[in-house]
Amino acid sequence: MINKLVEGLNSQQKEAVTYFDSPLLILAGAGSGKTRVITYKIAYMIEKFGYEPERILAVTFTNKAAREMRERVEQLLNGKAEVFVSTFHAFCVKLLKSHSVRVGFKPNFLILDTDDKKSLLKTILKEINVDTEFYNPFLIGSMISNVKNGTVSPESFEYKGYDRFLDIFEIYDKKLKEMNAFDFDDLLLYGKKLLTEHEDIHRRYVDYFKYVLIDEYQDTNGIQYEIIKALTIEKGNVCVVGDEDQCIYTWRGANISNILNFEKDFSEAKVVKLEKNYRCSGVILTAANAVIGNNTIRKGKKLFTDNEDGESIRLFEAVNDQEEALFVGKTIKKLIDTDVKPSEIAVFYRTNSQSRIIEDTLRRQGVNYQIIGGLRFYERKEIKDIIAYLRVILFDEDKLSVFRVLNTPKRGLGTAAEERVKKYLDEGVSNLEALKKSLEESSVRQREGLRELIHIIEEGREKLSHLKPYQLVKFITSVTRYEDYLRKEYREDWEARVDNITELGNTFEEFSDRTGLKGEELYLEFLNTVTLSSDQDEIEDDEKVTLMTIHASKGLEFPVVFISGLEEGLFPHSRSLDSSEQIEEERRLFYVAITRAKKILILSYAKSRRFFGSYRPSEKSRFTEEIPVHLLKKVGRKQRAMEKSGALNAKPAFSSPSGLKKKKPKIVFHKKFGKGIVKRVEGTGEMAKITAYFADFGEKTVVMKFLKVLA
DNA sequence: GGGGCAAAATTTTTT
DNA sequence: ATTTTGCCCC
Repeated sequence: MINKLVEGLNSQQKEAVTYFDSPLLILAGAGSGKTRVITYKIAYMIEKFGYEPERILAVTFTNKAAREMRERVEQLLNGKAEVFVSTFHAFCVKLLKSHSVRVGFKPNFLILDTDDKKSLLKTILKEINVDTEFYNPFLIGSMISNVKNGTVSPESFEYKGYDRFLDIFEIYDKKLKEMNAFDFDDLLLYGKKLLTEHEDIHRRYVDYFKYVLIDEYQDTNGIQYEIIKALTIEKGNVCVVGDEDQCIYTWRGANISNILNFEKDFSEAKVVKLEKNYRCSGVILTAANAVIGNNTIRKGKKLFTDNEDGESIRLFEAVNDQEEALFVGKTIKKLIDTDVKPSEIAVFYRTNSQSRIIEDTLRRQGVNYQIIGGLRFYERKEIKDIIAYLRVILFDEDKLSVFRVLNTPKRGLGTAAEERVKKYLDEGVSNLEALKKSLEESSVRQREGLRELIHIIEEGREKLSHLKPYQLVKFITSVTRYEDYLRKEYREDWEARVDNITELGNTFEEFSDRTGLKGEELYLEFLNTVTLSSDQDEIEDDEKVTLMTIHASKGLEFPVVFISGLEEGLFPHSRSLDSSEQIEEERRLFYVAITRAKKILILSYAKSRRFFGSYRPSEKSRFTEEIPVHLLKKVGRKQRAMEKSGALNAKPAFSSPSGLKKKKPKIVFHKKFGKGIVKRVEGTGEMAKITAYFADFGEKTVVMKFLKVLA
């Protein structure tokens, strides 16, 4: 079976799939059939060599890519194949689950996200009493990250005047340890430690894995490289796949030199180049080649294609960001009229903040869209609150969540109570003990609040083992009267927030069904999965135009791609203007954006854009000049388009939410309730409240974003 | 301790 | 422009 499939590949692809004599580096250009090669290679090993799927490790960049890869291999093999596919972070979590004790952590550890990290640093900075203007928590956070990534030495910051940096770093790590918690970098760092400093563990995994594949190799950092090396250098059973021109995460520690080091460290490494592009039209590919040709930090390769030249690349100059958004919206509508499916269209931008205006316009024009990234579901306040409750119930050492939860909703535990709890926690006791100890010195009112919290934790802990996830969520919201709190604090959109919590319950239920886990193990897994979930993981495959940052577009492809905001200072971004290395990274980013497009590429920029409430003039990006002029077609501005559309006037009083047309019965679909007929619509956009009748559940009011519009 | 108001920050990309 | 934070007074 697989033999026959391999016959259909071009000679480079074929070689990449069937070569196993030494370590293999595949330099895969954009759209060169990389995913195909990797999945075939896995299938090939299973079928030809009889490797057990679970003993093949494939590392991908996102959880979604991992899931897809597993599915595609199973498709190829016509059956279940439990290939060990995961991200570096998830892989390290697995390692640490079994061996965390060896690096001084208990197995039921907690993972801190960027937000947790920031608030922890905030407390530390306050404690040691430094100027938080200079010692900005976010900045310190990224400094710590850089040190842990191995990008810089901790001492290097002292030269820059951060003479307390080492102290802060030390305290930070100490506190993490006390909480039995890892931050993102720690996962990799300690994962690496297990494999490099503990020979028995190292041996075990080296023996276990028959073969290791690494996707998106150009975006691995030093620590990840060490992990790869530890797992495979001995047997040379490794294949890494990457493209130096698509390295867009150096700011996160990604290191292009990993590509160079590979040939050095892995002796007799074989290099296969995939330079034939199957994705883009001739015009798009020529433009991409021309653009990336301006970079100097690259090995150099030139993609070619048999595809037709196709349409010229369109370039639109807008007066301002509003007109740009309007152009994008109108063009999308026209495309949809000519039978392009919404799901075939993507709009990219450099920064998340640009999404808003495009979103508004699409909504007003009734285009169905989805936004990837931005304020993610798990970053919403109400979700973080409930998660924090789950965390204090589960982790008695989670000192961050206990403060989040202490007085939310308000229960009379203000600064004074907080200080008291903090005092006890500093003595090294658990959350619950600290709360109990605080009881004594507290006022009547505070005591009441403390008792409530203690009750929630103790009761919750008891219920863990036998309650279903949504029941536990329900327990938390009802005992805290969380809905009342939302109603009071968020008068405008409290219902949407309540729905978000319901949705959390649903997601949790699904997770529970899918994994079959129970009790503490279930909660542990769920919370860690939530922390490691990425933007791309939420991409749905339905009939919606996709809006996202270029970073989030990595690895994807669309027939039609818009790249908006091509302005100096925005793209390339103003923070990248001071060095040529940074400009080159921006250019790679542009290259990634261009090469996502299969058929139609539409670029736009605005002569004036709003920043912080006021307009600022802008110039078109240098990158537009790097596209050969004969490939470009300037598309004219519609005369007085602004007036006609009414974009300059106030918003219309009522505009239907995305995708809902005004007449005809509208049928919607909900994950849990199934199909429903819309009765009422309140508000606009993804937060619009839709009341619909569902056959098995009766009338329900749901927020737009949880619904699919079927007709 | 909490409500109300003024000041300040926000916007680079993310596992 | 909008959202978050910080301060003051009850």
